[in-house]
Formats: sequence, structure tokens, C-alpha cells
Amino acid sequence: MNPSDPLAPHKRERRKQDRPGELLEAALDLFVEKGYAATRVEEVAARAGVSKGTLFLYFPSKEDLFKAVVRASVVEPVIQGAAEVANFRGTCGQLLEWMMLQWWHRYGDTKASGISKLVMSEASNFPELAQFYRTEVIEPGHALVRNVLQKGIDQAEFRPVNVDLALHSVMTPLLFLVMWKHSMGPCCPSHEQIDPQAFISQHAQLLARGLTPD
Amino acid sequence: MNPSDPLAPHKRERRKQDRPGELLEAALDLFVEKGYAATRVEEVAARAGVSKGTLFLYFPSKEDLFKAVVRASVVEPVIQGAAEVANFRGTCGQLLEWMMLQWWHRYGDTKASGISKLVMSEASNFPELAQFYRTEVIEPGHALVRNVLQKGIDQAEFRPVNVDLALHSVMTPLLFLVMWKHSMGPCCPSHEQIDPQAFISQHAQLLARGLTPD
DNA sequence: TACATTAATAACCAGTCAGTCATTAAATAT
DNA sequence: ATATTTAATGACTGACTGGTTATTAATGTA
Repeated sequence: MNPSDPLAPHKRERRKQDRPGELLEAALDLFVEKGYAATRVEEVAARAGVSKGTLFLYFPSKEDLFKAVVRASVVEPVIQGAAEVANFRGTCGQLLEWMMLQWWHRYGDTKASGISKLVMSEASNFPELAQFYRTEVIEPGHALVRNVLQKGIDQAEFRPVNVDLALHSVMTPLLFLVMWKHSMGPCCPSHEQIDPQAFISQHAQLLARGLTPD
Repeated sequence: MNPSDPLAPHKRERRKQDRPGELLEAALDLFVEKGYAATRVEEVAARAGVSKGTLFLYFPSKEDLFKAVVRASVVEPVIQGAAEVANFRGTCGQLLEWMMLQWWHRYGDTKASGISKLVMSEASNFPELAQFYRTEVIEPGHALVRNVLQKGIDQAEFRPVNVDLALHSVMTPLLFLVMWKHSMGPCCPSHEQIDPQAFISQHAQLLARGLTPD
């Protein structure tokens, strides 16, 4: 008998340990690629090499699967990145630029960044998830930036601007790059794509100059 | 007979002229509030005080309804706003700040701005709509900003930065405010809401300083 | 008043998809 | 070997919803 006979009963592998991770991985791909509403759980299961029923063995509902994906793929990078900031040597202006570039190639330029776009898109349909994202992802990130700005002001490297506003001047281009990459980017003629590195660098330097006292 | 008898046949008003506008209005509300996939056409019809069948009398499909909403609520403000720029007197830095503030209270602070968020969210599901949005909304806006930046450089008010990147440093906080307002904003404690006016002003001044030659 | 036109309706259809459950088979214990 | 447990399956269902259409009623006209 042909071993790839499509009518042959599928071999049933029992790998309880690995299933959740594989399902999460598959779900991340599809949610990012197609959005929440447009991805079918059966498709997620298929990509994980498993039947739909099995998925519901590990996640009680599509919504819970989505939440699990967010938790798994977005919280980890944040706390990991935060640790590295302490080691940096240089001016606050340089640190700011370094942080922004790091953020880009550690997270923004990654599949996982699609989740940020997705959470933004679906926030009003999942208020509690938005809340979670805010406290676990946004707030820690803001705190990090706020500290650098405050330190710069305390050391008289920066003017005494409103740090709670200035922080958004730092974060905003990063979020924009992520949104762009996962929405308008793909349908743009390639010759007018944005070069993220160059944009971040120029913006960071613009900010640093703008923050410098007279 | 009770005039509000629920079993009484509904009075049929025939108002062919007004229907499309009313449906568009209702659809704008619901799309902005719940996203594309989550709003049911029957709900749109109901809010417009009309039955589902009637909606399909005026728009051939849900997708066409969506496109019509985008055209109606986003293209008009852009061309109108562009006209006003010519009359401004002041430095390029001041003009930039003025444009950003205008944009905010003429469009960003408006229900229609929810469409920008929606187009971003749904771009990958409606590539052709994203294309339309890019050429009709984004490109004209970019051109406007680019001109001001270039003029500032030509007049030596600004350093010779890369205008195609700097333009995003201008637009980015505006898009961010819109995204925030329609996604994370509603689920944030009110005491840490962003003050859009203040943020835009400070950012614009940061940019103007950052663009100033030594 | 009788007739023609057409805006509006509501019941209906067909396709989709999240979630269920009876059944199967791999792994483990006896 | 045999029995027991439980991971995995996939056919099935029930709710939902975009879109259709036969019918109704409002309006204009002769």
C-alpha cells in the first residue's frame, strides 16, 4: 500500500506536551496574517498538524486562544528588552536612539509585532484584552522611556519638557512603523517604502536636538 | 387600537433621496464602533430606520457599503483642509504646528477619524481600498507636509534633513492620536488620558527646534 | 376611482463556522 | 495478553448572517 495514500487513516501522534506551543505558533501566524475574525480555528488546527477538536482540548474557545497568543508573544520580549537598558553607556540622547533601534529589530521587525497591530485593531471588541495589553506591555515600556527622559532633564542634558507627553513623541514613530508594516505597507509601491532604520535614527536625532537646552 | 401596537404594520415612508445618506451615517457609526466584520448589515439598516432589504436596494453589498462610507467621510475633509494652508502667515515651524492642530480638530477629533483606524485595521482584507485610501488621502496629505518642510529648508529656516523621512515625524503623532482614541483610549483610566492639543503643540515645537540649524 | 409604478418589507435561502461528542487508537497498567 | 485510561479525531449541529425575492403599500396620473 502506498504510504502516502490519502485514504489511509492518519497516524495519531500523542504529544500532549508540545501541542499548546504548536497551536500558539500556528495561531500567531494566521492571526497576524488575516486578522482575528477572518482566521478559522480549523485552519489554525490544520497548520499545527492537528484536528479542530484537538484545538478545543487545549483552548476552551477561539477568544481564549487569541488571548493566549497575545500573552505568549508579546509579554516576553518586553521584559527581556527592559533588562538590557541598564548596561548602556552614553548620553541620554544616544540611549534613546539606541533603545528605539533595539526595539525595532528585537520586536518591531518581527512576526510578533503583528500582535500589537491586532490588539489595536480589535481593542474595542476585547476590552479586557486591551486592558491587559496596556498594563503588561504599554505601561512598562512607557516607564522605561519616561525614566530616560527624566534622567536627561535632571542632568540638564534635556530641557524641562512635559515627560508624559514627550514619551509619546518617542514611542509614536515605532507604533507607526508597526502599523504601517502590517497594513498599508504591503500595498505600497516598493520604491516608496520607508527605511525603518533611517527613519528611527533621524527621528531620534530630531528629538534629541529638540530636547537640548538653548 | 394602541398606536404603538408592535403588531401593527409599520408605516412605510418613501424617501429615496435621503436613504443613502442616512444609511451611510448609520454605517459610519457602527463600523467605527465595532469594526467591519463585527457590524451586521441588519443592524446598520435598523439604525437608519429601515429594513435590511432596503439597504441592499441602495448598496449592492456590505463591502460596497464600506467603501462608500470611506469615500464619503474621509476624502472630503482632506481636500477642504488643503485649501486653507495657502492663507497662513508665519514661519514654517509655526505653520507646521498650525497644520497639525487644524488637522486634529477638523478631522482627528471627529467621528470620521475612526475610518482611518478602520482602514488601517482592515487594509490587508481590502487591498484595493487601502490603495484608494493611500492615493486619495495619504499622498495628498504627505505632499502638503513635504512642501512646507522643503520650503523651510530652502529658506534656511530648517536644516537640510531628509524630507521624506521627516514628513513621517510630523504625521506619526497624529495617526497615533487617532489610533489611540479609537482603540486603547476608551479602556484607559481618564486621569492618564493624553491631552491631544498639548501633545501636538509640544511635539511640533520639539520638531521645529530639532529642525533648526545650529 | 382605477391603474401603473416603484419604494419598502419580511420571510426565506444558502453558506459559514465555532463548538460538541461519540468513536478510535496510542500508551500504560495489570 | 488484557484491561484501562486518555489523546486525538472528524462528522455533526445550531446559531448566525449576507444576500434574494415575492409581496405589500405609498405615490402619481388619467
